[in-house]
Amino acid sequence: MSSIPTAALGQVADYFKVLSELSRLQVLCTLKNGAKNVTEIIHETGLGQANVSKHLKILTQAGIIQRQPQGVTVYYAITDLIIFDLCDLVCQRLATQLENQSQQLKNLPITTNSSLP
Amino acid sequence: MSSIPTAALGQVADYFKVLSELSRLQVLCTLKNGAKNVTEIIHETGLGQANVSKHLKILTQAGIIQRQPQGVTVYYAITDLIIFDLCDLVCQRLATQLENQSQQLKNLPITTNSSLP
DNA sequence: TGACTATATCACTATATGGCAATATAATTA
DNA sequence: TAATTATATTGCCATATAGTGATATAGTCA
Repeated sequence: MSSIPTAALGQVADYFKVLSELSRLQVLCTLKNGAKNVTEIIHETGLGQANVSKHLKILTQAGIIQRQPQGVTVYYAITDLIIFDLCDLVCQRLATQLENQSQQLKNLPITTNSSLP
Repeated sequence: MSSIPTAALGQVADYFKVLSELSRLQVLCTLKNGAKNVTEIIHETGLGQANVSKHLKILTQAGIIQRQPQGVTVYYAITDLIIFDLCDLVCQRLATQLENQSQQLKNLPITTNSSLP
């Protein structure tokens, strides 16, 4: 992020865009503990078949997962392990944010409303 | 990312969505070396005024930047330093991806097209 | 070959949103 | 107060895309 040219920044934005959909994150969570075929992913996520297929294509094109055909079925596996680091960072971030908010709630001077006229 | 409930996953997706726009990343880059007011951000990014104002609001609501009014002008500063870690991870990721691609190009058996009939 | 299953693609709708022009609001100065 | 500057907001349009149903494609087995 230190003086990145605009073109490269665009690629970073595109990468984040792939990860910015709940359905795709659900698919990735499904694959966290190993490769799964499309039918399994459909059942575990509860998403529609066409929908899952579309998301798998997007994730594959982004290089985040890998397509592994085995006969009639097609397995997908995560190839890009940094997504776990990314998600962990964001989760950690959201957690501290929630903590701060609850702290602020605790510090609200409700009993001593000295700011009122 | 280890067995995150769907609701929390949605927040992660939302966070990535904020970072998935080139214009917003440009704004963040502008703020990397310290707080700037809106006019400065407009000039440095080349974006429209209403547009920048809208993006600043989104980034503020996401808790990534902070609003600091000073008289007529309003300064914005980055409060959420993890975005640099996130972007660095993605950049690093994209770099290795490019490297792999160029390696694959080098290894293409162009002269010995043995797969042709 | 024909039936069946698994996956991919197409066509379509509904929704979200980036960008822009115009307007509103607020602080400053004359 | 009027004029000016800085920022925010609103309304609108164009575009992108998630989701869905229908269809296409491909592998498998009888």
